[in-house]
Amino acid sequence: VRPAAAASAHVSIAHGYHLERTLRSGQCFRWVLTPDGAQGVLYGAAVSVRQDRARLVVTWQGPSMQPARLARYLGADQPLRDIQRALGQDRVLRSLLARTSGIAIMRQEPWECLVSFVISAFNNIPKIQMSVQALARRLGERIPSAAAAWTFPSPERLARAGDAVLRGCVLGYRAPYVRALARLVADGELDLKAVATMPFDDARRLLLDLPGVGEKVADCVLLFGLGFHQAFPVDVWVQRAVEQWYFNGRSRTPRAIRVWAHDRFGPLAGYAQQHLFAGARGRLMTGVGA
DNA sequence: ATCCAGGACAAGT
DNA sequence: ACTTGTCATGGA
Repeated sequence: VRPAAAASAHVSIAHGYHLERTLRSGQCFRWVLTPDGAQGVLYGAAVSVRQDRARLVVTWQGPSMQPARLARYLGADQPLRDIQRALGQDRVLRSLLARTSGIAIMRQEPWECLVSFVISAFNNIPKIQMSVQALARRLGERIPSAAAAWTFPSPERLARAGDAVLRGCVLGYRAPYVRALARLVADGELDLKAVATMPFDDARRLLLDLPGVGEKVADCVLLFGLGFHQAFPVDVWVQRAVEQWYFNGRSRTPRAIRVWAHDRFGPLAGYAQQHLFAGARGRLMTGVGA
């Protein structure tokens, strides 16, 4: 086994971007933080990346990759400075930003993003990570000469996977959802790339018709995989945070909170959600690898 | 052992 | 539309 030639590059990024905060903000499940950076897989390549001020130092193995593609994937191509200046008009977000500034919205591969968040339903983060990693390891393709990296399995591979394999990925009752989604994509009945080009409301309605996809999961896919930054996923943490910090502790339905956020934050609602989520989770998310 | 986890879904108000 | 009970599984 001879080591593969690893290509490397420097990627300039938006001012204020914070790689580590972005990767442990809960929007992805397969990146691993290392003492001086992070490792992940995207578009068939195993990538090792660390941040050096206003640039990323990147090494990858597998298919060559345009620096701009990595920057877009990591959300490092967005005008974070302007976005956070706008969000800072809000008193709650302004106080949170001291600890959360630099969190960007990633643009992950839509298929992995969809499956990951279907798995996330009524689940805990360590087990979500376990399941997604298990799917890659059992059904994905090994990236040549990378230390230990697999692509996320294609819809075709997932559609053909047996019950025993999926059971080994501890998907639980979500396994039928994942298989149904895989068949839809493999059969050409669902084109996620096309969904990304639709108007927001149409894209959201389409996702809501998919098995295992409710409002929260749909909003996560829209936000983290399809580039719709106005999406505002309301999970239990965001719901509690909004009720406590904006509604004086009075309870609101998730739908009411989503409508409120759309009205208050508009096209930046997704960014607001990330800061509220990070603020609500607090110290729970500050550990390396957690 | 018992409870919880970035909800979805179906059934009952 | 909002509320309730159920769902598989590993970890705390």
